[in-house]
Amino acid sequence: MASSGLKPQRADWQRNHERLLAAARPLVARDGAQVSFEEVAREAGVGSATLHRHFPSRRALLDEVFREAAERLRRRGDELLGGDPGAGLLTWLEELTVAAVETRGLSASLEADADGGPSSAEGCHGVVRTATVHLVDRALAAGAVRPGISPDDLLALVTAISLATESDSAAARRLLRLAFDGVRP
Amino acid sequence: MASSGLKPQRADWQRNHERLLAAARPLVARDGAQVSFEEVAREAGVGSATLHRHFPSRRALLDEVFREAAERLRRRGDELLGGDPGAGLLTWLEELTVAAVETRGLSASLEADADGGPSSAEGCHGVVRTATVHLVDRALAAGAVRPGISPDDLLALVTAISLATESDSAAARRLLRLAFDGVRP
DNA sequence: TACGATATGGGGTGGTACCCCGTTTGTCTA
DNA sequence: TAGACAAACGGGGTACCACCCCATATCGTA
Repeated sequence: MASSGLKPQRADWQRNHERLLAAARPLVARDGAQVSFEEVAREAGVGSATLHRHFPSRRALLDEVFREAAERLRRRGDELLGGDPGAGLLTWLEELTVAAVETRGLSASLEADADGGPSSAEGCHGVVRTATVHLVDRALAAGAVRPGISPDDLLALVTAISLATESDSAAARRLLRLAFDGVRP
Repeated sequence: MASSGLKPQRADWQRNHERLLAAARPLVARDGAQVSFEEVAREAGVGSATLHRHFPSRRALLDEVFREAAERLRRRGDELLGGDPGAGLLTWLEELTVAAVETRGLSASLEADADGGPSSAEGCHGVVRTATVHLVDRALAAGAVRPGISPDDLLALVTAISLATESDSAAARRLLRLAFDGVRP
């Protein structure tokens, strides 16, 4: 769905879609992933059924709300592909963590879909996963990280940390570094 | 509160308290930390106001539901204080993670109180934290872990992992080992 | 302009948390 | 043992929430 463009939606559909997103953005910023659908619809001046029709799941709404943030992260990932492989990966994971912690609700959007299926390449998770895969591959090739390190595990670790430390970016950074450097001397 | 015994509660209070816990246990096992208070009260054959009076917060209910599990973990921690410091700490963190992942809702109870205050030594977090502190201290003294490692950070990492991987203990184990061994070669 | 597909939204259903306050019950004392 | 009083109870109220049905309105086009 979304903007994949096969079905050119009616003008009022697009108008409402944008109204809904515009209403959702500040509310998500305030309430995070638990934002009330009813309130978003109310704020947008739209029936709640319409909101549910446009965004059949909470995930779908969050994915669109954070589309720009995900796009920005993806570009940053591209940039980091130019420098040192090891440092680049660390920087990437750290910036990802900080972004997730500082942007209420983003962490939830970065989580892998619970129902196993390969998450859409459009959603935040898909976009960020792709960038992570590239950076990890390069770091592996350069021998900058232990062999066997999996991009999905790293991503899972980052989302775990940012979900658990939402709004405390110092703690998130500390935990990430702890995980990166390991526990043994 | 609870069993600290300063206020000998009335007989019907104790009866209802046990009924509530008995009703809560299977429901928490089924629904985890999001268990419905209304359903617990209904199942216990008690008014919902009574449930709220006995357990003023979700946290308070979960803490009592998992009291025995926390106690078991604490004893296991004591055992591990007898063996190798480094291996003991690793074993402890791993068993803690697995227990949290396999026991729906336990992860939530292990989280540090959001509102900063020192969490009660009675609750799951307090009990488990104490055991963790001892094991980390010993491992630090033996030089089995990097200096600077903090028990609270380790515990936060474990709860982050188990919250994010609830019900997938293989993934949880993998993430924990990843964090333990670090990312660099 | 008329028509059919597309989209809307009021309002219903059934669920939740949390709390007020009139009523019951347990306990302790006389 | 009876009575008094604090302690505990619980029905029902308020205020939310997600999600969906279906009669109505709007859009794009033939």
